Amino acid sequence: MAGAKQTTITDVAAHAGVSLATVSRVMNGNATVDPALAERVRASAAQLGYSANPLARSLVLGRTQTISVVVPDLANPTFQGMLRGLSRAAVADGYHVLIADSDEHVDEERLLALESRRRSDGLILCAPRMSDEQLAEVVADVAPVVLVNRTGDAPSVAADYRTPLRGIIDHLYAQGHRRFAYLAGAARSASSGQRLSALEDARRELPDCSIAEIPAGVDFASGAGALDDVLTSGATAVLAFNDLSAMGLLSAATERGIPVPGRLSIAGFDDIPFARYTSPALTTAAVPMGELGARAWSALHDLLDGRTPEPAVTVSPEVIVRGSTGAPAA
Amino acid sequence: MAGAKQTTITDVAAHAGVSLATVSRVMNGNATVDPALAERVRASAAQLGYSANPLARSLVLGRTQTISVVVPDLANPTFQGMLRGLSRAAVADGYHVLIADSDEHVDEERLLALESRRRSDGLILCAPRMSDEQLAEVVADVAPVVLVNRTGDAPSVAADYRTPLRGIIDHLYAQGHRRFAYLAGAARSASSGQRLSALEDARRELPDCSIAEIPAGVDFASGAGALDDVLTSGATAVLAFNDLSAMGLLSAATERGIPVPGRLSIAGFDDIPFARYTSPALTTAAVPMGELGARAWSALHDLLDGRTPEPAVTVSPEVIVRGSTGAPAA
DNA sequence: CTGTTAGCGCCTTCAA
DNA sequence: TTGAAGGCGCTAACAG
Repeated sequence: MAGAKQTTITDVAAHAGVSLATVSRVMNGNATVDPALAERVRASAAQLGYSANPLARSLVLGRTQTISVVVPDLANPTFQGMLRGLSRAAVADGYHVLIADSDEHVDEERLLALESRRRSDGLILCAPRMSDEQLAEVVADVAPVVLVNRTGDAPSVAADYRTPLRGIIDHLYAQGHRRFAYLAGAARSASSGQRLSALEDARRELPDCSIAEIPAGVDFASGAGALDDVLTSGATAVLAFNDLSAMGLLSAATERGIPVPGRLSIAGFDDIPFARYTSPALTTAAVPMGELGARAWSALHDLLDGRTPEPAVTVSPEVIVRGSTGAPAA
Repeated sequence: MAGAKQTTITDVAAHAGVSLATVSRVMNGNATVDPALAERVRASAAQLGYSANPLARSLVLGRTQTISVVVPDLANPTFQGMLRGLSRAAVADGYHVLIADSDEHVDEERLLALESRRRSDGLILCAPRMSDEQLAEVVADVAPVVLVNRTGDAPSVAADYRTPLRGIIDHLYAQGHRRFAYLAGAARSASSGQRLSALEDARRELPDCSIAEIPAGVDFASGAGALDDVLTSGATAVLAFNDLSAMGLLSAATERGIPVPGRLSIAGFDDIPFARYTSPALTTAAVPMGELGARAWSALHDLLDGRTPEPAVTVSPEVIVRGSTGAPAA
């Protein structure tokens, strides 16, 4: 039982002895209604606990005050941070948030996006693994839409993975490191390309150093599993694809009695909440996911209000130097 | 620009040369429509890329196929796990999920719940800090509603914090520990009461052991800060309020050169994703938040379909023994 | 089996 | 300044 039936605008009109139109005007702060009447309507509304049915409003106004967000995996801390920043920003502007977790099923992402979109005014899409062709198609169907961490035919908000990786390299270089190893992660992602680009730049601009690329994965286990290859490479400093992978490597190294950073410096990427709690704490680049989410909302908000957002917003991760990196052994 | 205007049922009716009602019937698989006609309608619908406007359907059907979830903090891993389990279960049943992050503002929780509820068919409420009186009031206003991790005048789904804590104690007791320390966390929460109850039981049933209660907090820093008190207490085994606190203590102990578990056994609670990656890995109780979320949806689904759910579902965390606990020093 | 009609609850011209 | 009336897009009686 959902309790008593919701009071409608008709009830309020009857109670206040006016027409529906008048109640509607008062409730919307609209136009000029006789102050006395308005007050009477407000009193009736308050007394009856009335507030307009958002569904009916949405139907007639053609706008839901809701946006939807499609993410590949709600369990991924990256998206959580974004979702939180996004949610708070949207709520502050009076919007509601519909979420859709695609559970990494790329083939369902399209349908999910379409369905969510129809129940809302706009969409924020995180679909790192969707093909470019499919993305283009979806984007056209769900506009207005904002893309997160990838570009396409819509405004996008992304983190810069290149500059901070280069920053980490420079930091390590300044400490004396010349032989690096890069633990490669998901190859197909856009952020991966940016990382590789940073490596290229570094190779060009720091000709006296070498950077070996070691295929690994994006999780703890792959980081740990890469230890042998790292040691074989002769590297003194490791650039992990992300914090998870860095932590795996760090853990494996510690277990093997390899001093970090004494024998091996390790840097991660992302600054997930636990990066600061490893021993030693992890040097990394802090990707401001909350800000990224808020920026994504801001861009979508612009779109919804007929403004033109920046076509491509970039947020810049900050390099956080902690204990897992230091000078190489002499 | 949102592209071309959505096609409506009227367009399809015109295209197929039938009435709106017929299109509606076909789209809903409803009743008996001449197969040939039905096929023609379906063809038109497909050709025009038509699908019914969910808003209009919601208005006339009085149901949105959407539920809302109110959580105090999206950044909290606990709620993330729940949200994920919930979201996937609800999506599997054809429902959409509206989220509302109250940002720990207890005073806004009520309004948030009310607003979200009006845009959906039911509510799942996680409001651990709301007062009982306020909860009772809100519950009445937003029914159908399911409560998470607290009881009230509505079906509830909660984790059992008592049995597994006792399980951890028994495990440690069996290994020879007799002097325990409990790192107390948030006192006001329901789960805290359950933990204390487990301690009482243990004291009664294991009269040869002592359990000191040490006020701490719920985060890493408070765990680390409790080290001195723990050492002073003479305890050989520590029951931390949660994993964060346990990890803080573990980290501080390691830094101080105190062997874990050699000199001190440490157990956490929750089994957050990183618990397995500490050195040594953390013994803890795995709270199945995903399952909890799925159960919450199941209860709400029952309510929505007119069935009567179990009034109070309990999910049981499993004790996970890892390296941070072991026999006490002789 | 199909079409016509009346709303769902609200906002917004259009008259008065 | 206020009320009456139409319609947002759809579903569900009610006739035919």
